[in-house]
Amino acid sequence: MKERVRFAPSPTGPLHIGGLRTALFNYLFAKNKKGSFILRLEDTDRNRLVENSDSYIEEALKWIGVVPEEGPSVGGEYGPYKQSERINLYNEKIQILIDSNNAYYAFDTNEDLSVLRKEEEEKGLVFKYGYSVRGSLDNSLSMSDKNIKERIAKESYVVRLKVNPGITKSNDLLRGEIEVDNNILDDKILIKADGLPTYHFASVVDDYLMKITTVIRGEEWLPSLAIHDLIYKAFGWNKPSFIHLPLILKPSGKGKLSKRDGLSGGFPIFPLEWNKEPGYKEMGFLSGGLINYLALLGWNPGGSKEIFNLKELIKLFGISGLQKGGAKFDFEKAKWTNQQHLSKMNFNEFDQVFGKNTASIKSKHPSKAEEIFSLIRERLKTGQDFEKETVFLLEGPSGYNQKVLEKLSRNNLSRMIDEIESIIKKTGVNSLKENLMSFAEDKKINFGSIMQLLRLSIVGELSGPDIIIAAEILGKSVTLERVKKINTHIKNNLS
RNA sequence: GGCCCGUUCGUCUAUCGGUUAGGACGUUAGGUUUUCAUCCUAGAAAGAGGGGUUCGACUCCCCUACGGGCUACCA
Repeated sequence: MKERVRFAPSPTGPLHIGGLRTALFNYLFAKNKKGSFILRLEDTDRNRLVENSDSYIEEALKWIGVVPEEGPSVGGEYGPYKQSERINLYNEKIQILIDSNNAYYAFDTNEDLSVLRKEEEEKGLVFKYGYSVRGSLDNSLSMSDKNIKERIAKESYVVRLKVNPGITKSNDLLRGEIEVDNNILDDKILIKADGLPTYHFASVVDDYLMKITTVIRGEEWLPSLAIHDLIYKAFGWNKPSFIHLPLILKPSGKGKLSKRDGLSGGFPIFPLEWNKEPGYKEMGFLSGGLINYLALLGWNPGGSKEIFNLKELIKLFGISGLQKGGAKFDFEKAKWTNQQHLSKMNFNEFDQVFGKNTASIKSKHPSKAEEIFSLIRERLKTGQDFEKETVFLLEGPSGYNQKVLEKLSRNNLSRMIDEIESIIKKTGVNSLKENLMSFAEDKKINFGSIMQLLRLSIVGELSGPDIIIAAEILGKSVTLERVKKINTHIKNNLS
């Protein structure tokens, strides 16, 4: 049978990297088995809807190359793919459950229930709307049909699942059989007072109607698996298989990764920009780098290879490589993974993705962009680093690292810089290294110090790419200008 | 509190009863390099604890501890 899996986010905000990974795993699983990957928007909570988050989700998936065959914007045989457009389906299905006495109307108000909750809480217990108490509550279980009709006509009500005593055995492909005593379950609300279904009901109905074969979702759903099983059972439907993925945890501290962790942790939490907050894309990540890192968080193919593209991931993916325990997010490793992908690109490829970052260099050094790229390519962890690494090719240093200057001043700094200046004046920047070397030898000066001084004059700092090549790129006049400038600085400040 | 799931270096992980417990990120030292980075070499670094089962346990079982999740008319 052809595998059909779905990713079913709710559009209550931008997708974060946890959700992105769930989508990715669904996709890898489906494609590995030549199956279908479906996107479904679970927008049944009208209060939490966030504008544009539905399109954000689709954009983000598109960026990482995880594109659904069926979904809200592509359509498909089993649509609509937005739950808010499927209300009639849920109404139809809930009636089946009510008629078969597997679900019932409940008229208890929020106020009634919160009083009961408080009472239980004071006794150190937790209130549960379940089979042991429902007989004494305000619901249709003990009402006449006529009475029910009258009340649902003029009152607001919810529909609850009727959970009976017993043990529910569920199965998770990763964790095996999970047993739950029904007495800890409550009669979950299936249809809310606003007429819309809850997650539990809508997802079961949709997974069934959309012929989903394997449900792959986050571990936070594991506790409600029994409820979902009970709903399938009430309908007499065949269940799909279930896989509950381990959660992505905060890098430091405790708990699952949440949308707020990005700001405090200094790393992006969203794939794409949201409300001016840059995402991975804007930070200079390749989508291939991101998904490579994310794929290896909670899954691995064995072996020591760690760098894969999407195609390779699809080929290798399987549930036997899935991890059960949660995994802490590690931004350092994410950057390293990205760097590995970046290092495989040539300038044209890089430029196509990071044209924004290369723009200033291209306009200032139009014929040398490629050379500049090869000069700094291995230093790039993100696309943004291109700008950081090349600023000195756009403008001279605004100041000099004082500590380094002081250290260098143990030599005869003034003479050294005079000599560098005159060498460049005489011979330019070609064979600069050789000329400086013979100068160092003649005067018995440490060659390293000379190079450091040259670097300082050009960059202002001691870090950066090969300084000889950099000087060649800048050319004689610019290099000389910068050397002169630091010379003045030295004469004025250190006598 | 209750229920469920989990637990190998700081972090991500390999191991599917017999290994000097391997790799990667990070980290430390050395080398290459004019510097930072890259690259190369080396090092430190782990089976939560206690009971079983077994000739033998990181691996299977139980208990404890710890971590995580859920406990809404949110998903």
